[in-house]
Amino acid sequence: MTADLSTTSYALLGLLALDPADAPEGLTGYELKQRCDLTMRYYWVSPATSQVYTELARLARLGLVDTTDAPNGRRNTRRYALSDSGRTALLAWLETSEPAFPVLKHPVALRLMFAHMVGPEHVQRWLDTYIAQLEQRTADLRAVREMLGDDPRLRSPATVADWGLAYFANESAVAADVRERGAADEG
Amino acid sequence: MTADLSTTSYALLGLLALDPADAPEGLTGYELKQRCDLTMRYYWVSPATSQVYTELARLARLGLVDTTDAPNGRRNTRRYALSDSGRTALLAWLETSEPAFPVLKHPVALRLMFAHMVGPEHVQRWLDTYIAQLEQRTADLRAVREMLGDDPRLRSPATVADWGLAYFANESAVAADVRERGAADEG
DNA sequence: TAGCCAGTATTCCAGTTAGGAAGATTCCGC
DNA sequence: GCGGAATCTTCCTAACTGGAATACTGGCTA
Repeated sequence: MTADLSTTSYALLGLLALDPADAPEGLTGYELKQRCDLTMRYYWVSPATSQVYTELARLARLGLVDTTDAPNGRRNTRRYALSDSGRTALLAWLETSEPAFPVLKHPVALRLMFAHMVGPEHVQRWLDTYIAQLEQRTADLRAVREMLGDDPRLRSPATVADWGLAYFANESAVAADVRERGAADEG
Repeated sequence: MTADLSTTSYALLGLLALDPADAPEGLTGYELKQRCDLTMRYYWVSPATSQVYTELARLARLGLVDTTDAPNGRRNTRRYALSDSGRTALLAWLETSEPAFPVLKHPVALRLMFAHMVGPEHVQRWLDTYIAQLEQRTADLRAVREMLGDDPRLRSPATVADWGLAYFANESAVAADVRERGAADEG
């Protein structure tokens, strides 16, 4: 019945499902992109702005989102809200399909494959960069996690945030370990 | 001087750099794709066959790989080997550029965001699926790791494999924990 | 010993995704 | 009422995916 959508499509559908209460008219593509950048980026590629609009147009064409045009001065602002069939499609996806295995693009691990080709100082630099980036991301995600608090209605996103923090912590530990062992080889 | 290449281009260049000894003529696109599927997929998207060939054509055009054509029956088989300027470009990339932060596409975490929309049995199912997939991947990667052994020449790939195993172990632990806490909520 | 199937090797295509640039407009502080 | 930040959308190009199509080799078996 419903055409097969990409996971990113369902992700956007899901984001629209998360706040119907405070936004009855739905969200603009711009706002949706901001939501993606705020939370989704920790466990999914935050789609490019152009892709957000492309997906929304597709979802509207399929009747999975309702659109409302509101004149905004001389210009038109279009809001997208989850439709009934959109909610049905989202639920069907959650209930009947199996999650695929995660895909990782890990530039540090990739470079590490070729570590023997360059001096150890470069490997140390890669790891230092990565560890610093991890600290920044951890701080950002911790802020998100604290925003979510103990509210039982936000338990699902909170669980995901905790998962992300555990992932970052593990990456930090492994990176630090590899760095140390590399340094030890020099001694 | 050298045009900017995608990370995937450098990954292929790196794979070609890994075994020049036993393959002086280089590898075919098909063999390269197999190498990707065997090891690269644990920390990078294994590129589609069509992309492997597209990239190799680009690298050949840029002079970063040398090609050798060998007639194979009525047809031609082309082998690709790292050229001197290819090696230089790879080293320059490793030595002068910083690794970007990893990108993750985690379908389980994505679904978990919407856990409250469906019955807990579905969440259990997602996590069970994921835990089973992790076991399979862990076994596969462990086999790769054992193939690499203690050989000091293979220390770099071995480190990456260990990193992957630590990542899988952490994911398994977190998934099991989330699963248990979800089940506890039912009690 | 012909037939078949698995494996090797490459190309083509249509569609999706990524990333960036460019634009038009509104909002807000000064 | 000016200027810059924020809002909102579109367009373009390149990268990438997945699948199908094509062609040949070699081994097994009936």
